[in-house]
Amino acid sequence: MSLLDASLIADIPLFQGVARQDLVELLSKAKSERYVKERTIFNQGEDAHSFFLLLDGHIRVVRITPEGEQVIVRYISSGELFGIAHALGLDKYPANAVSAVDCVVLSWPGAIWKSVSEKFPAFTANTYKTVGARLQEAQDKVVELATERVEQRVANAILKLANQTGKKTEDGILIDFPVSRQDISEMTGTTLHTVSRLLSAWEQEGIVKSGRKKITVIEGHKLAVLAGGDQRS
Amino acid sequence: MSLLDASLIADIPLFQGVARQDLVELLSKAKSERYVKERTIFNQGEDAHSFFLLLDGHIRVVRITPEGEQVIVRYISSGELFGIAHALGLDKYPANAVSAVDCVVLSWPGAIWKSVSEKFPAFTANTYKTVGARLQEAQDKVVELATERVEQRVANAILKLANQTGKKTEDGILIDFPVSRQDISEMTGTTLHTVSRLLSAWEQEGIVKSGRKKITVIEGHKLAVLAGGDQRS
DNA sequence: ACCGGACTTTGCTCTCGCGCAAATAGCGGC
DNA sequence: GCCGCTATTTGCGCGAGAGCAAAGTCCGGT
Repeated sequence: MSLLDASLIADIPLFQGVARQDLVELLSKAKSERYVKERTIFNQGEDAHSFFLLLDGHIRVVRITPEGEQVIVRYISSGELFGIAHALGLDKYPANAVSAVDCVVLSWPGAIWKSVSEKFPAFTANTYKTVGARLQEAQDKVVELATERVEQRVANAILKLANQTGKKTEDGILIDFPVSRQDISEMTGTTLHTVSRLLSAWEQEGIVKSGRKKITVIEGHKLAVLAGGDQRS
Repeated sequence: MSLLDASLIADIPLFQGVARQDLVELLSKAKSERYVKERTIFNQGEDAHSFFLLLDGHIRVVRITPEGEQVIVRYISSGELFGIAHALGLDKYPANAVSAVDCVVLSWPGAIWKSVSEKFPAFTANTYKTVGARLQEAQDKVVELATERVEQRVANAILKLANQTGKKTEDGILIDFPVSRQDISEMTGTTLHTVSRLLSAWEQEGIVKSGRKKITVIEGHKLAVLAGGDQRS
């Protein structure tokens, strides 16, 4: 892709340890794509035709149950891989990917995963590190869902979003893409009603400030207390 | 390991595609160990000194929360890898591993992971396939915990155990290692009381038969319906 | 500026499943 | 075979949070 400048993206942790010329070659095999917000990049169950690197924006990865309920598995931030079914030995995407905002994405044909992974070991190693980290995260989430109550889970989800993608404003830390109450509920296994009630209560106490698809964390430490060992008697 | 006969374990899916002589070399670097039941193989947070292959028995992988609650992440059956922190880019074990019954285990020093993974690509590929499958599983569990109710989750957990390790008896399919009500509750994010109540009810209906640390599935199809319908048996 | 749809708030009710407690039963060790 | 420990069962009450419903609010489009 002549439009891509390797020096702009060499800093991505994913390319740590990858030689500059390997990086150039890797990028030459990729295609750059733009998605306006709320566009589907791929669907669960679909043939895994490509794997992706998010260059700019935020992407929501969603699983849909047979009953039609949605669960948000994670948000992808820029610099992260997604849709790497091939690296996991899958031939179908296990989830949907949807742009939460306008996005720029690099895509490689899935068919070249094998040759790429053989040719660029540093890249491959970083990829598997990512996979390892995600396995960790997923298991953390299992533990959280199995042991913590809704209030803690919601507090934790908001904290994570704020840490992952927070932007400083004069009010506090703003999650810099649109997140609805429903989204939060789909991240935490609850309902939008409960999330709304919690946010209202927290706003009363000055812990957060929230609006339509917008959440600002004012007192992160108080949220952290709610997320962690909140002992009630 | 002169005691190990490569031909006995060449059939393990993990070694699919690995040349016989590579397999022999791989095994020569491993150490065989025995654990009587309820022995700790490694602990969460401990330095990842080794990675393991279970040759015989069943192993419980458990995470412990800061509050001391336990969550059973998975059971390992014979032929499966575990403790592969190194392959995930971790330097500490993220969970405990405990033998559920008497076990035979192969262990490799963690330090050789890198060289092994470079030298035996087929083995490495299979390992990462395993990791991918586990990521899948973990995310399935997240979805399950987030959307299904306790009865479905418990039914599903028991079905999975029966499929994974079930032994045919005249009564039905017996889970062939000791599982307590508490264990089931720690797999499903509920309490031993609720599990006990469910098993009692199911026993009334002739769906299962259970005793002390013992569960026999009699009518798998009925359990599958309770679990939510999309389960194979 | 207005309209309509999407998002949010909030009240009320109801129930699933947890927490506590006490009784019972089965297994292993001596 | 007996004892003690551990696992299991079961009753009861309660509370977190889901489900339902209706009102309110904000935003984008024409």
